Amino acid sequence: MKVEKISELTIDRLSIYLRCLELLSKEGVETISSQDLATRFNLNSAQIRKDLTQFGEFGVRGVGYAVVKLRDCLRAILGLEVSHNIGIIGAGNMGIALADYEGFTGSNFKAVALFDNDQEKIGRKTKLGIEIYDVKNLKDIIKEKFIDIIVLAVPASVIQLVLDQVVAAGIKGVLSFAPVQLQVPEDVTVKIVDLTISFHSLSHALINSGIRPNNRGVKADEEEKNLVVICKEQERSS
Amino acid sequence: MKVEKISELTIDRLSIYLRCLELLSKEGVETISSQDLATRFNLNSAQIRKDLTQFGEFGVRGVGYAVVKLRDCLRAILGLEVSHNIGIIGAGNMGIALADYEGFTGSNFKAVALFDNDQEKIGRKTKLGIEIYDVKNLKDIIKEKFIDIIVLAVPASVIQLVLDQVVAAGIKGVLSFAPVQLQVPEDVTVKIVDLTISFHSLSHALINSGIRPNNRGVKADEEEKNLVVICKEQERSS
DNA sequence: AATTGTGAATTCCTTCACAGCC
DNA sequence: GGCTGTGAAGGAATTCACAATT
Repeated sequence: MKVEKISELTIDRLSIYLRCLELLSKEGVETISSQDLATRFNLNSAQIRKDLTQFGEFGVRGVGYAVVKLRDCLRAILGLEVSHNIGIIGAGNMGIALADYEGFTGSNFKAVALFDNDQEKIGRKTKLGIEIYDVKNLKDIIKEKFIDIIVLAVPASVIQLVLDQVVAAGIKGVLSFAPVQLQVPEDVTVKIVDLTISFHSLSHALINSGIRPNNRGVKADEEEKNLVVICKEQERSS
Repeated sequence: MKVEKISELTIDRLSIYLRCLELLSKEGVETISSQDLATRFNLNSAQIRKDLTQFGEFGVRGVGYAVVKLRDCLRAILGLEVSHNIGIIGAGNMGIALADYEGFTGSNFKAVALFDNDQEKIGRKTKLGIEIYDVKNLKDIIKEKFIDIIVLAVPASVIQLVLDQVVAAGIKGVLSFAPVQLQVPEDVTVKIVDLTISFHSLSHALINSGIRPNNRGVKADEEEKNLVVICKEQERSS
């Protein structure tokens, strides 16, 4: 068996395919072709097939894919046959919102604990009843509650420090909301959700489509050119 | 002047470069080489130079880049010379957390309004004083408060409906937290922050590093193989 | 007839390596 | 000497197009 390295992009798409298959199976659809799946997103049918065949041959030529079977296979590939308990560090607005995040319901991800170092907050519970623990007890609570994923919702200034403790506690999967490069051992996976990049990217798109905030209406074609000119001028004047 | 299409990946990296330059300029560093920048993240110095030269020639051969100048150019390219007012639709946990998100402070993004259709919530304010408006008044408030970016923090079931109203109100930049494919006209940019994909991806990584939740310790090398076998067996048995 | 699985072609992105410049 | 800007090489991801299969 080939054990080709599987790309992150493929994994992300599997998640998207799975979402659609969950829907289809609820609708009672029994079989779907890669072409049908492809048109539901803006994807290429060959890409779907390529992605899937990296894990086995799930389809039937001339027929398509059995929805329920493929769904179960994707669940297995994505490690969703076991449930995951999530601990969230940082009981600020973001941490608490995530703890009670409705996106978890119906999935096998479950927020089970919040952590903070603010004595005011420790001992309190969220609306959905998730307790805030002292981050000093991180390691113990992780074991006690079988936490395998930690979400970091703490200020950027302390995040590496916190992460080191998380790693020391044996956690191998981390999701961070701070826009900061993080250092971890090779066997720990860190995903960063960087809202700053998303907003900057939106801002760039706005500028380039010629829409100024307040709708002052700058012409689109001229825009990128103008920017370069601004920069080139600055370059010369320095 | 060439008007080559600039890739999304490049734009995202510009945001990262900018973040570092903001830091460097605060530290009083006046000049930096692409090599120095590259080692600060795990990037290739040629990539940084390639990214930058798509917008002009900002560097000085033999010297490097002037930190403050490059910072200002990146700000201009990313459309950060004007400030952006953000409206958030959905005054649930997530929406409110975002409204008071500390990541905005010091940036020129500012949450200025929340929207909801729950009469209970309308008229209330967040801790930081951002008011919740009736989504019926969306268009008016957008104009009144010069909102140019809308964040969607509403349930997936109604998101396309809400988005249609947002587009009708003339908004060209949208950030969505719902894991759902969205339809918009060509001139509207939608960014999706898909936490489900992030968690699935983490889950996959955990499975593949041989770490089971609860640390039951499955051997790593065997894992992907096992999954395929599971799937192939299901395939045969169907 | 229809649809998968896949080598080949293509496109896109990254990295190398060096000419050009300060 | 040191560093940028860039053509060329290399690598990765996507798409095409068709043989294989039911």
